[in-house]
Amino acid sequence: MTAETLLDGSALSAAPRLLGCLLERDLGGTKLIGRIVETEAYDQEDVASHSYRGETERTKVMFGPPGHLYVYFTYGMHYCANIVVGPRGHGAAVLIRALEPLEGIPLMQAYRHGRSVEELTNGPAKFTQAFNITSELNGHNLKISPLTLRVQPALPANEVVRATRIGISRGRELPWRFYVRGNPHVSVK
DNA sequence: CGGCAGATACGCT
DNA sequence: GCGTATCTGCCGT
Repeated sequence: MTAETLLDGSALSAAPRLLGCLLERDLGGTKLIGRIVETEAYDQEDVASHSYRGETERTKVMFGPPGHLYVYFTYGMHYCANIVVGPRGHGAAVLIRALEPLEGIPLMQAYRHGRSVEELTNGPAKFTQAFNITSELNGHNLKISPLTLRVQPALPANEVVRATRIGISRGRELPWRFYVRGNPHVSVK
């Protein structure tokens, strides 16, 4: 499946499909690679989504073309990264909640103040810290350096767990979180 | 390991 | 003002 086919669809269809795909970060000669193991879908028609109340200065990237990165700052200190999906004008994205580190682990540990491999990328703000992703990359096109998405074959259905989303108040009953069964880098099992 | 408080800036009401 | 798509350290079991 091409990235276009995957990202042109809804957040709910793209979120499980992004499991197993690779994120590659280029940092001055060093390459970081992680495998996506946990995602959440956010749609314009969803009270938990930043796009629910329409397009604003903060959320405009969500309403832009698919395949770009939506980065937001929260709790006064954390960045979270999403992959924008769906057509222009529709505010939808998939939150990347956790990765499995594959390459460049020493540099990830440097950005994460020496934490263990298990604690490097098992959370949305942990992964952005390990990959040095900040608001500078808000709106970035994921087809190009320094951050690219590499689509991989879909995982077998029995490896994908569907669950409720984390950290929200409204909309928490919707099972719009997906993660890789048994993977140690998932934030909440 | 589970629960809880604190950190700390910003968008939105 | 208030709540936040979170993380960490510290406490007790």
